Amino acid sequence: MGEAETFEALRLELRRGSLVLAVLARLRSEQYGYSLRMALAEDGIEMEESTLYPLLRRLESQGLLTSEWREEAKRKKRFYRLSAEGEAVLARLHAEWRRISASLETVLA
Amino acid sequence: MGEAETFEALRLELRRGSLVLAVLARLRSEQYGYSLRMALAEDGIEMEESTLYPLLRRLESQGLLTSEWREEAKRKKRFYRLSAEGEAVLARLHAEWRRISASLETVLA
DNA sequence: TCATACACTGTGTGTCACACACCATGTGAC
DNA sequence: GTCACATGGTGTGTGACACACAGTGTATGA
Repeated sequence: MGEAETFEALRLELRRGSLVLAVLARLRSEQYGYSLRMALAEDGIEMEESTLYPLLRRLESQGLLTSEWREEAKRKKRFYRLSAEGEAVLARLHAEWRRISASLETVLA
Repeated sequence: MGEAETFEALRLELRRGSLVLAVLARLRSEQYGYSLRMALAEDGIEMEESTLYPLLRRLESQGLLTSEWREEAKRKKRFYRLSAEGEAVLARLHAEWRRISASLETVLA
């Protein structure tokens, strides 16, 4: 594996954990999969649909999200939003992220 | 899985990608496994030996680290430090981390 | 008919944590 | 002096699990 591939693999790894946090945060207001993906991309967090959809289902099965299958603009879409438990977990994850972030700043300094 | 375990799993996931970055950064100056672990713990990044050692070997096999088996204080230790390629990758990862960090700040705001 | 919007699945690969194994050295109890 | 034990130090094997890739499929409007 060359340096480019090595870097790319590590980049993905680094980005990985932040996906959940970003998704949870965005779903404080209701969104459906596609619009969520677009919104996150605009903020600089891009992910494949094949990453996002399984993630949403996983988070829902963990009780952090609730979803509703609804029609809007003549299309059926699955709308997700944060559950109460999801809010609690998001708050804790946010705090944890601040901790990690601060630690990394120290090490990288 | 209760909320506590769910959070713990996500916390680990969030921390995951930062390990490589922290290790690479710390190895800008030479260290052996144990001292590296202690140093990182002091900065708030704790990891098991069974996580650290395989990680070190992996990074070395990717050419990002070099190691040397040396005796110090009557004990044989394996000393690691960043290779030139490692420095390059570290710089790029650092930049990428800043990007992700900024994106998360936006989403979390 | 072709692009875009939208949702989903199956599989492969790779990483981390847990539990464990192994050896060396210093130290205090007896 | 020797035995137990903590501490320092380096590893392995396995299982769980998450992401990315590639692909499937439907609906809509231009």
